[in-house]
Amino acid sequence: MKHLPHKTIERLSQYRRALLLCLEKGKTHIYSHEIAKIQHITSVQVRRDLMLIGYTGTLRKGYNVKELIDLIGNIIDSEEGIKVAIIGMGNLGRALINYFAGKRSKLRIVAGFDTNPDKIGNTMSGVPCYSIEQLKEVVAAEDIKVGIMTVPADYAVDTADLLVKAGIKGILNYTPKPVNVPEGVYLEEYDMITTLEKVAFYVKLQETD
Amino acid sequence: MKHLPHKTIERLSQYRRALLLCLEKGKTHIYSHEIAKIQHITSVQVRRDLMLIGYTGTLRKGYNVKELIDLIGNIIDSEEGIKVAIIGMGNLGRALINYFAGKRSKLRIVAGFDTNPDKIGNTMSGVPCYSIEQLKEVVAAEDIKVGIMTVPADYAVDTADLLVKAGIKGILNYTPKPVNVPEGVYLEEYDMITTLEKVAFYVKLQETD
DNA sequence: TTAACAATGTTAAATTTTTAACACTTTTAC
DNA sequence: GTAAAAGTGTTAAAAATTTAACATTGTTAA
Ligand SMILES: NC(=O)c1ccc[n+]([C@@H]2O[C@H](COP(=O)([O-])OP(=O)(O)OC[C@H]3O[C@@H](n4cnc5c(N)ncnc54)[C@H](O)[C@@H]3O)[C@@H](O)[C@H]2O)c1
Ligand SMILES: NC(=O)c1ccc[n+]([C@@H]2O[C@H](COP(=O)([O-])OP(=O)(O)OC[C@H]3O[C@@H](n4cnc5c(N)ncnc54)[C@H](O)[C@@H]3O)[C@@H](O)[C@H]2O)c1
Repeated sequence: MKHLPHKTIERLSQYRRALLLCLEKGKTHIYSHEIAKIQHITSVQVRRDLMLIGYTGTLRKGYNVKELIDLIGNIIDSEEGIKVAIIGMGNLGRALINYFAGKRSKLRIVAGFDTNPDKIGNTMSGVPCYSIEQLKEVVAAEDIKVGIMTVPADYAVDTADLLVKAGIKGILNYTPKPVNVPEGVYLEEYDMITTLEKVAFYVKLQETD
Repeated sequence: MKHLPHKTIERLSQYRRALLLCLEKGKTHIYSHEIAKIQHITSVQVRRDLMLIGYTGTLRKGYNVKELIDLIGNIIDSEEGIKVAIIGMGNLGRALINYFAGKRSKLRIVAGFDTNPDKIGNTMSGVPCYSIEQLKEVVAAEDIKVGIMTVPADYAVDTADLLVKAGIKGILNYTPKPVNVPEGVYLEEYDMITTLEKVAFYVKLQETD
């Protein structure tokens, strides 16, 4: 398999999530148009993505849910799993940890970091909270590859630097402050305000025409 | 101005956020390559976006920060502002409300809704929490246009239906369960897991080549 | 049995988005 | 005073992404 488009990677992750729900409901097969409906895209898009990963369904019966879940896993997961840390155990950090707790996945949040002495030493939904001072040490010891940043915006840049120095390979930045990382570290940033402003814009647009 | 590309809308929102920070620092002018650096894109991209909205900077001095902020506001904001509600005042809902509190913006979170009697009647960072039973009534009374869904996943579909029935025009769904809305309601969905799995995928990819 | 149907898989076209190329204009340096 | 440098603005090209078109093939039903 060659390079999968970025967008396809995102959709594969989403397909899998939808498929897992279907599996729970006891569904064994699914059509491309059913997946499409769930994801608000077209069935052609789905078939094209599956073509790219070389999966072929059964004519007239659709795709085997279990097989497809496994195949997507082979593609996007790392075999050994990837360990994740959360930096900043506040409201958002807590929301993310809760959300993950209980999910069986190749991605595991294994550590949290904070500067607040009241939080350091506790665990939250099974995730231990360390001092930010211990970052490098714990990242190395646990072989943590990915860091999720949920610190106050003013600490975003410094925190990113710390993560890079600690040897983290991927950063997901939820603060509204863009940060910089060197070559070799994959960075993804998300700010809710952008999304909300986009929704508001299209609501306005819809009203004025 | 004709149709602005979706991606441009997103970037304009991001530019503005970056520009507001620059303004705070007392910067009056900014070059396209400076904006580009912050947003991890190219300066051509920035200039092209600004061309699309018809803004022209000063040769050799770059763009006037204040003017540009205002212009972006004229394009993406609604004049009267847009009111927003949060459905589900849990960890994530609280994080979002805190995040918004204090931000002066055309987008205002004016109401929260929950089913938990302990929460109903309280306020959180100045946002009153109503019973979900009152949704339709409050949405109508306040003229709320956008709803942010942060309820447990199992209630996502029902909540979306309630929002639509209440007359909401835009929904931002933060639960991991995709929902459906009729024509005329703008829907945006975001799931952290997709983003995290994407980061993990590219980390893995980088390691294997 | 055979025609109509309903699904997949794939190639080609269309659209959207990004990047490159370059003309133009101040400012700076000598 | 002139050449070089460093910006912007715009058109054209390239790349990425989505959509359309359609060939193919089991399945169903008359
Ligand atoms: N992307 C989004 O959609 C979104 C939504 C809400 C909030 N946010 C952002 O996420 C961040 C966290 O928001 P929150 O509501 O959880 O804030 P919070 O104040 O509840 O939590 C921040 C936590 O970080 C800790 N902290 C402070 N400095 C630190 C440091 N240097 N290193 C490690 N930990 C440190 C604090 O002790 C606290 O526990 C903020 O930047 C906020 O703007 C983003
Ligand atoms: N998109 C993301 O990145 C992300 C991250 C974390 C959590 N989540 C999702 O966000 C949602 C909320 O997460 P959380 O950690 O805040 O959960 P939570 O349990 O802390 O909060 C849920 C809140 O919704 C309320 N509620 C329950 N049923 C309701 C109903 N029918 N109507 C209105 N309110 C109702 C509960 O009383 C509670 O206050 C979950 O679906 C979770 O999976 C998404």
